[in-house]
Amino acid sequence: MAATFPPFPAKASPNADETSTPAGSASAIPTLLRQCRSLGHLHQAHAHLIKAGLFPCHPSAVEGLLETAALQLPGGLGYALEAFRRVPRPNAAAYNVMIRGLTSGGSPADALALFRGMLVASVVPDKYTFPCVLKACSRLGALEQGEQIHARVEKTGYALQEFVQSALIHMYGICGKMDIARKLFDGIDKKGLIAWNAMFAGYSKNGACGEVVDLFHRMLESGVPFDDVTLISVLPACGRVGALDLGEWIDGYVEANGMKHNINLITSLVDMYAKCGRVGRARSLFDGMPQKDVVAWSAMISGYTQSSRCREALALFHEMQVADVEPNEVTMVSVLSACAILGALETGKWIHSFTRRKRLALTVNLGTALVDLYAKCGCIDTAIDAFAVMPRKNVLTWTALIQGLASNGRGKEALDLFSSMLEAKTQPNEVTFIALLSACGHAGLVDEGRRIFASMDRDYGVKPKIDHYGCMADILGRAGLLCEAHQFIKSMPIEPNAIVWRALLASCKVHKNVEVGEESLKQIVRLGASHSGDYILMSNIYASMGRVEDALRIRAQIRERGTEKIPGCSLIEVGGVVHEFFADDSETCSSETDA
DNA sequence: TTAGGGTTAG
Repeated sequence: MAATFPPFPAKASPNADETSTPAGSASAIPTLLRQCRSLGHLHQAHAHLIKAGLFPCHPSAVEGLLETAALQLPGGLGYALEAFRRVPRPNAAAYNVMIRGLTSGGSPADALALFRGMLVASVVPDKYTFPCVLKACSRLGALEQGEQIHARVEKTGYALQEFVQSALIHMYGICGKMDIARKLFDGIDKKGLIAWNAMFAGYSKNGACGEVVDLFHRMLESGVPFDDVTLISVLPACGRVGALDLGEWIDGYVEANGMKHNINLITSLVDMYAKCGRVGRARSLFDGMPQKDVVAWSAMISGYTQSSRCREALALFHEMQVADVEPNEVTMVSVLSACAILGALETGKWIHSFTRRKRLALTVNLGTALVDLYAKCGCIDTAIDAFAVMPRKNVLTWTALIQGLASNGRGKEALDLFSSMLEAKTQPNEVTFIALLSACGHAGLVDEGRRIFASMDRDYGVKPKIDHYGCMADILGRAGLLCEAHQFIKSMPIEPNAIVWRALLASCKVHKNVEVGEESLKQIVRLGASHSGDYILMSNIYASMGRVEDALRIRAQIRERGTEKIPGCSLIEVGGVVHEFFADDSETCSSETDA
């Protein structure tokens, strides 16, 4: 265990300091309502309250009825709204119940409308109102309305109330304003669990995983007790930044404190271990789960896909169906990605029709996974069709198709698609430019390549990284501009890696240039990254120039040094079976992947 | 009566 972590704090026994349910209530109303198990029961109770003269004028009868209908009975929200309309002068508590019901019932916009109605009716919001309406703003991502509510909060005495502060932090974080959330958080003297958890939610939502991990270390230092929800927020961040030591510490804590019954928490551990490359540990935790819901299955399947263990991902999807757990579109995205990596077109097509049969929503992620599947399997026209029917697209969707066109030798169309992407006001990112530059390389579009490379930072604020320099060297080299490519590499502001030099070496083979080829190989060797393929390329360059002795000398060097030979490998699917081939080899492996 | 959470694609 890493020394920087404190020992596990003793966990308070559950409910130790919670007050028990309000005991000995004299009124019969709560008892009556508690017995309601259906809308039919509620209707009877409602009639009883009317007959007894308690509804709609007795506040606790009104609140009780609304709460039971809006929050406790499935499908009772409509009933609650109807009852609410019959209350002549609803008080703040009645509004609060309805605002909560609407927010949790999937109508946060209506919750905000009701809040405005509350203000129009001159009902004064109380300390319970603000967390409820702020939650509605979070759900909607409604920053502007959240800010207005914040201003109103400041005018009341509730700005220092813990739940209100935390709800504000959460709202700003979810709406992408982590700087404001952080300022509010830092301004709290005694930060409670809720405020910390709101911060974790905000950083997670904004993809700031490093911040989540740092903040959790600060929380441990501060001695504030955390809970299962804290850990559920922190674990995915550990996975994404590879903080395996912290993840293992949390695993130990969960074990030591008897928290294994929480399947959401175990799912987070499964995800963390899989993302940190510990797929075996992830699988044993997954296998030990007493119940597995769709999220748990999806986490394990994506764990396999992300670790390039695609056959196991498909096998697990099959097990999931046997276990009769309905997959959702998130599951299908991982399964499709596994098919794309394997080149398992038939299986992928089956998954595609499966998603239609199940009427799964064609979300951006699902649509992108389909585009990528067809493009990677060489069915570029089907990929274009899948792209065309998507109701919404994002930068990843466009990039997947640009990449697909590029690798299927349709570079010009890839560039045209980039123009359409800009017209659609979608900002390209790093990966988009890799796709574009590789399109130029494959299609021999040197000037376009130069133009795109120059525009990256200047027009789109995307700083070229080593991969982009590699693509550019490749474009120049493939076009036979070997000296320019060499100069380009030498003038790079970042140290060229072996991949960059190898691109140049390969071009020297095509265009028969010994001098630049020798220099490239020298650099690869200097970087300690050479393998037999590099020497073979060099040997072939000599041979193509008639320098047989040099060619043989290099071959001898390969044998002497025993330079590792990494066989090329490719996959092909025939009749739902994926066959794996290695270069210069007969087929070595095949397996069923049909789900 | 009030808060917070787990799986997804290039």
